[in-house]
Amino acid sequence: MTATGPTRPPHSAAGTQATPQLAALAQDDLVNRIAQVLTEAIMKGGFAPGARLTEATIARDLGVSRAPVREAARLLENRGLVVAVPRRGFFVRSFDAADLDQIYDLRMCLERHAGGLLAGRLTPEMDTALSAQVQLLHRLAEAGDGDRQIEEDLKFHRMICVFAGNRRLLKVFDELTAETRYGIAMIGRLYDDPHEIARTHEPLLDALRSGDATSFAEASDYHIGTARQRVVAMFGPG
Amino acid sequence: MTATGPTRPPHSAAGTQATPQLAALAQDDLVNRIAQVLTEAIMKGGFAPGARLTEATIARDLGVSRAPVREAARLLENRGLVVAVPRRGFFVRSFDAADLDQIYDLRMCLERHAGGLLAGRLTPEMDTALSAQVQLLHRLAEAGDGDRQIEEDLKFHRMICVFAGNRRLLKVFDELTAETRYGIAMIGRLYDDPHEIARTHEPLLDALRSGDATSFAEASDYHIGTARQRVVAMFGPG
DNA sequence: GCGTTGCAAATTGTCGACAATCGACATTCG
DNA sequence: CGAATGTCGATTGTCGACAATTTGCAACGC
Repeated sequence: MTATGPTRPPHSAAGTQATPQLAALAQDDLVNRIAQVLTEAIMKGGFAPGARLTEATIARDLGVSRAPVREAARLLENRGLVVAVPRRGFFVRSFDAADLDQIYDLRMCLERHAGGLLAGRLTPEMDTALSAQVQLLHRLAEAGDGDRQIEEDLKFHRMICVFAGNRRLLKVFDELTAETRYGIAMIGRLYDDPHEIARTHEPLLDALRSGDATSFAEASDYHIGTARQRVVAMFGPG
Repeated sequence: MTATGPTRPPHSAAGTQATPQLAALAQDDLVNRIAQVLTEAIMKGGFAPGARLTEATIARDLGVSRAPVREAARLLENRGLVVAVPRRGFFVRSFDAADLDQIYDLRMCLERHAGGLLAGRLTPEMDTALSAQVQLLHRLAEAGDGDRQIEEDLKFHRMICVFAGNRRLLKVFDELTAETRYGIAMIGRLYDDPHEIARTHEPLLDALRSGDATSFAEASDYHIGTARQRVVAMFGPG
């Protein structure tokens, strides 16, 4: 095994993607674009859960070769959208209620911890950012933009993880988010009062401001627990 | 986009690999073998942290083409052993003390949660298995097999996650374990009394038996917190 | 002397083709 | 008639080659 000498190591090691900085161009690699297309196709139901993703077919449809398609599929596998079966190919992941239940269970665990890390460390900047995000949720409720609200909702929770400062935790959170998003897409829509959704984020922010880890834990568990029950319940009927 | 009709979907969706059952043969794919080789090489220091993994070189050394090497590298990326930089290649991950600290922080969070899920649900079979594992740690301490003890130690903690029943949590735990293992390998050895190590697992088991989630949380946090401090401390100088 | 520019080697990204394997259908045997 | 077996088509696994990009070095100008 040839041990290549240490060539200028890339920045640290974290999971966060390189700061785009000036790279507004540097358009996504082919692989990323393919992954994007496939993701959207799956989300919009172009591929039914359990459907097989045939490399050659996709490659032909997109006008590329199989190699990048393969890599894109691997990417989706890591994001939990598809499952790879050795010698058989890639299949769109199918969730059952238990899967979603466990995902939410884990989210509960992670966010409680993130809140604990953040307790008593909330800077004015963080406070402002979180507060603005809640306001945004209210505005989106007013505007009736449900899809966007879901995204910004997830973003609020993500901000807590970011501010908590544990990059590894953030990475896991992001993975879970992708799955959550897909799970929700499978259900269709969570017919909830958007104003209610926006409102339920306020206790979380209040708890963070109080600096008491325990009260945040309670608020968070309740908040996520509610969503969990709703999602799992809706999943039963389909 | 051609929507391939649902071809008999593979089993559920879980992360757990198929039960080997009779598949003692069905030798690992080439990709897996390459990943194995690379992993060992990295662990044993054949590649320094930050070193570049040149696809062509590795492929030539192993007598295979670049394609499977690429896939193997992606695998290692997902396991956190290497970082992929677009257009630049794969680099052996380099940890800093903060990385390890965050990894242990997350482990603490996960295991506390796993213990909570398990509280009051510990079956006699689980009890027996965990107990046997602790005994094994004692025997390995006696035998002085440090490497093996580290493995079985991790396995004890993994068992708790398995018994907790959240497969998604288990998957994250496994990912973290891989990183932990690598981090420890980088340090070299944790010069600790192996008997002491074995002993510190008993309070965890006791807490599980008591069925009290809180007391397990305390015991677990202490247990992992100690390891965390030690590892992080050793990482500074080493 | 220092920073900039241009070239050349090395390396990754992508491609098309071949070989190995899997699933399904038709065939044969009990 | 049912079960096991052989064969065929489809699909993945692997390969070697070419194109695009990056890196390191050298020549050049300020």
